[in-house]
Amino acid sequence: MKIATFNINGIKARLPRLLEWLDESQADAVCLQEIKSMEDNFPRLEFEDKGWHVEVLGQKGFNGVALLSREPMADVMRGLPGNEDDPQARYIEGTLKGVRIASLYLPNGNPVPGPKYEYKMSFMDHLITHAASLLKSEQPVVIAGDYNVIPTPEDCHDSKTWENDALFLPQTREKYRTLLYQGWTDAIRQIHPRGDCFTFWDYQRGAWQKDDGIRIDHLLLSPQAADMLVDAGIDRLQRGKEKASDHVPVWITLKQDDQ
DNA sequence: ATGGTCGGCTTCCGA
Repeated sequence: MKIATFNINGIKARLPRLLEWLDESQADAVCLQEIKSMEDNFPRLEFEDKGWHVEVLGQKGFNGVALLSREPMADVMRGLPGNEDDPQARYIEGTLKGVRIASLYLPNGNPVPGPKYEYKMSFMDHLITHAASLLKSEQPVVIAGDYNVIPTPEDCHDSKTWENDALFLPQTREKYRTLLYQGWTDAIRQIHPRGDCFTFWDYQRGAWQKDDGIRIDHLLLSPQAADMLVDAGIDRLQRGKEKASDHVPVWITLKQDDQ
């Protein structure tokens, strides 16, 4: 089974590019972030016509997450459990073939200090609490998405640039490590322990041309999912295309009994 | 040292 995550930065602007990539990717499930659309305005038919099942948690103009899958998702939950009153659409979770799959759009948190960073820290606390309960289920779980966390200095082109940024502050990385230390496996680093694995390049300052990127899109695997991990990769060529998102797709393949 | 670029029910705000 192939599972991908892709921050598309606007479903309307990205539709042709996304449909093209979905055809190539052969994924079974795709976690989308920053659809920037209400559920009613999500172009559901464009996906259903190609055989995708669609689950959306939308918001007007900002944020918004979705799950696409070749088979219907079971037990879909919208919003981060324990934080359902959050008006920002940042989390959706469902089950496909025995694997619990979440699409996460963690808050950016800039500028620091300020209410946006406090919101990020609080959101991470809620995520840590929910992640602990997911681990207790002892099922294969994949929490995939834009974490807005640069985990280590090796995950950016130049850490000096990021030292005062909400994505790289010590407190941010400490909370992310709290999550990891519960027992989650970072799929990309499991398969590619060293080297640049960037997933985002800013639209500004010629970041793509200079390969001035960061790794902020992650797939965290529960131990039961990590046992199934076969491969992981980053479709970085997507960043060089016309009308590209500033993020690229990140994917894993999991070995299942019937494969 | 500054400004640069995208997307969105746009003339600012968020990233």
